[in-house]
Amino acid sequence: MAKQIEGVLEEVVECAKKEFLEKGYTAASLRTIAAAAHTSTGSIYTRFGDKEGLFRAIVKPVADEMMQIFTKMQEDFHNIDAKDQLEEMDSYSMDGIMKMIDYMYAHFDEFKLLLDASHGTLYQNFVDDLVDIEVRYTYIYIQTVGIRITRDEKMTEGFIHMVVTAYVNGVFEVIRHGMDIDTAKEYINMLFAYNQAGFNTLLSGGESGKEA
Amino acid sequence: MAKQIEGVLEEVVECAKKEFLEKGYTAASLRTIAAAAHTSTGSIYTRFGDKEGLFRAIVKPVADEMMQIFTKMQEDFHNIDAKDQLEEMDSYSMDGIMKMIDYMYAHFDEFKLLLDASHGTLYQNFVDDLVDIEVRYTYIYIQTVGIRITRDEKMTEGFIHMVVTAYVNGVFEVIRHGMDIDTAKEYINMLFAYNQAGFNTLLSGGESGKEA
Amino acid sequence: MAKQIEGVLEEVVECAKKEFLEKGYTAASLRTIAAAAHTSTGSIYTRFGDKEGLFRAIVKPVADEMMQIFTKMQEDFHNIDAKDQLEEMDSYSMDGIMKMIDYMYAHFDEFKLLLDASHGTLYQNFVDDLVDIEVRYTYIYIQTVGIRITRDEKMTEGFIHMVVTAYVNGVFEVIRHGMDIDTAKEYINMLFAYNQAGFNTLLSGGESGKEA
Amino acid sequence: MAKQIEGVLEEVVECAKKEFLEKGYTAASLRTIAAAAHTSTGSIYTRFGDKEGLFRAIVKPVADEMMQIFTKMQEDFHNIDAKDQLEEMDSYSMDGIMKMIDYMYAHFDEFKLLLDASHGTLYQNFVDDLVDIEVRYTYIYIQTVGIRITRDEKMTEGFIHMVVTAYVNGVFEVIRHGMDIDTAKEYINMLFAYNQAGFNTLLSGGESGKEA
DNA sequence: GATGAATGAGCCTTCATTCAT
DNA sequence: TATGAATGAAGGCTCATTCAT
Repeated sequence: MAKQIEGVLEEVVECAKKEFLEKGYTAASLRTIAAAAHTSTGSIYTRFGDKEGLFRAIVKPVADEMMQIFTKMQEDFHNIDAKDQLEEMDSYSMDGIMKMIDYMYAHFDEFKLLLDASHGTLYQNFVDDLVDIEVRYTYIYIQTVGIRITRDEKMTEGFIHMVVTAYVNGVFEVIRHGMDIDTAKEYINMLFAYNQAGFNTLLSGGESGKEA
Repeated sequence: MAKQIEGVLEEVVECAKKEFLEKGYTAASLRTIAAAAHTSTGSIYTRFGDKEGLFRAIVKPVADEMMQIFTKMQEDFHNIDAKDQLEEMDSYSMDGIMKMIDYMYAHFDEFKLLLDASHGTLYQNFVDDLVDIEVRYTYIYIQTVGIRITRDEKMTEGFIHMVVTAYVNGVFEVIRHGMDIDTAKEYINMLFAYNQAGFNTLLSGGESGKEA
Repeated sequence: MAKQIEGVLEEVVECAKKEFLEKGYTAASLRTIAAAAHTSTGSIYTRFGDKEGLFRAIVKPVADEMMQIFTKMQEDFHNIDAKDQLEEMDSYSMDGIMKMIDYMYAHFDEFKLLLDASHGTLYQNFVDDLVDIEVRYTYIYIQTVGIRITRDEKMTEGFIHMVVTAYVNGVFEVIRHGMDIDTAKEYINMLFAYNQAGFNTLLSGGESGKEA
Repeated sequence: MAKQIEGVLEEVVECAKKEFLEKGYTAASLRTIAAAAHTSTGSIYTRFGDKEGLFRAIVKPVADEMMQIFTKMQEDFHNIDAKDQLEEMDSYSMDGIMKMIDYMYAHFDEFKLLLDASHGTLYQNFVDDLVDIEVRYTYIYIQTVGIRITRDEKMTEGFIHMVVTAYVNGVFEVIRHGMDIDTAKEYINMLFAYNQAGFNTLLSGGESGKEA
């Protein structure tokens, strides 16, 4: 048989997703995947190179595009005039975030893999990498806008890292927890407000929450 | 009386920590651990029963005590008079949290194992379990105090889950990231204020952040 | 199409027979078998599934057919008219038995395995199972024909079990002992007469042997 | 502790019997035995030397005495005047056999071990050895008495071996099958008559059974 | 390109046995 | 003598990967 059999590749990918999600990357077995997809291990090797290649084939397009969407979002926001950033923040950011959520839910399985089944692969730091990008831009944002409002030096990169980690994990929790997309959007909207408030509190000295 | 060779147990535990941290539970090899600790695999089996027993021996005391500390903290807070909870929250909670951080840093490796290397063991849901406890108590807290201040029904259990997940992950990030304890405490203090603000914002209608 | 290497399967089976016969199923080592057959243990697993699978592959066809031959023989005899059974017994039964011996000698090794090396496998009760079948049919035979000649109630199922066990073990002894097939047939013929006499003695009151 | 603790040896022996019977010699585990007997493996080694030593300690006295009783029985019978042997056979032999059954039931477990759990030990041929002795004496008996009655040369050593194997296995079946001693005796009595008849049939030409 | 048997390293685990205490 | 931890060989088995067909 000389040609790639139609649909087998999709079958392999589907079965691989299932196996990786169930057992995690390391514990997953190529033979189980091949058997479930009614192919041979050899075929997986010619198509994907090796075990990691199979995982990558499933996850890379999504990881790459997510990275790109995410980075673009940051850059776009960064390119707004500094003076406008504060005002734009809410609507503009939310817009980007909602698009991202749409994207995540359009690639639900791939995100679950990236979040929970990537240990042992090149993508084991996927979330960390997103966090790092967000941290970098947040830091720039603070340096750009923040000088005017920061009273002290609380906003170190370390703290930002922590907050962003928390935030991002919160966002991804909608995937891990399997919420439906509408609930997810509502919650993330709230989480955004929540973080906004927290953020402002620290920038302004930390009393805003109480007196409201 | 046949005696365990002095120091070997400690050596095994130390090497096991290293191996588990480096490769994760599943991919870690007892042979490698035994070799590194200059013992035999058989010896590990007499001391710890099996692979999971070794992991458990390292992690269980810490996991158990953490659970206990955490639960007690929640209960103590819950037992304060409802009317006092709002005022007490800051100082009281921070006190408990700081004790917890002390405990975590006193058992740094064990926490790293629980956070990042426990997949495939009984402790793979350690963080989730903590989150669930916190969620439960937070929900009770809201029902107790929140009625007076909630304007709408935003605070569903699902959203609390997300926020708490974010918060707890933020806290544990100090361990994952390897910050020193003083920085960790400072940051977590800030994170607490941050969350407080976010929390209040939602309870009060969500405008506090802006006007500060 | 990946092909099994020619002759290796036969080699494995041959070496497995040898190892199982020498050490018994439990003590036999797959590694030893693989090495002797110039293959890998992995190969044995792809071909036979597991250790018991290897044993079964060698022994099952023979055990199954033996069971079938044996059962058919019993049924055929049972279906002869009751009045004819006594007269037919000799020639008819001997016919079946001789066919069975031919079969046994055509599968000498497999029978040795079933007899002496099957402890720990599904076939550890192979002889007992044959005995049980023979007992069942013997009991039916006695109920059918015996009434006319039995003077007392000596022929309990328990005793039949003992006699049949003895008889069957006697028959199989030709295999265990490694006799050549002609001697075996002669002996078993004699054993049949021997048992016939014993049997009749008990049915008729037990004096036949002496006065002959 | 300097002295052998009272009763521990018995405990070990009892637990060893259980383990050997359940799993067979090879698959039995000394550590399981030691644990069940509330001793240490080391203690078993000082008391019994090694695994086989433990098995032997349980089984040897019985095997030896059985061998002796059995041999003596044969010799005693052989020493009767040739002319009397035929007449004495019934009562005399039965006497010996009944004594042997008493002995077997007085050491039930040990016989079960010898019969079913001795593979891999020095005693794996226990039954065969008894058979060989019986065969030897039977052959002598035939040569002494048989000449007068044998019409042809049917009674080869090979055939005797087969018959004796059958007979002995029949006898031991009472142990294997767990019959109570009274039933056992009754059955063995019958089996003896059964064999007697068979034996005579062959010596006299093989027609006795039919005309009864 | 597809196949799947072969490979052999490696896994966790168990064992009889030894020996310092 | 008793102990039981240590030993290290060996066990069955699984795996990602290769390669002849």
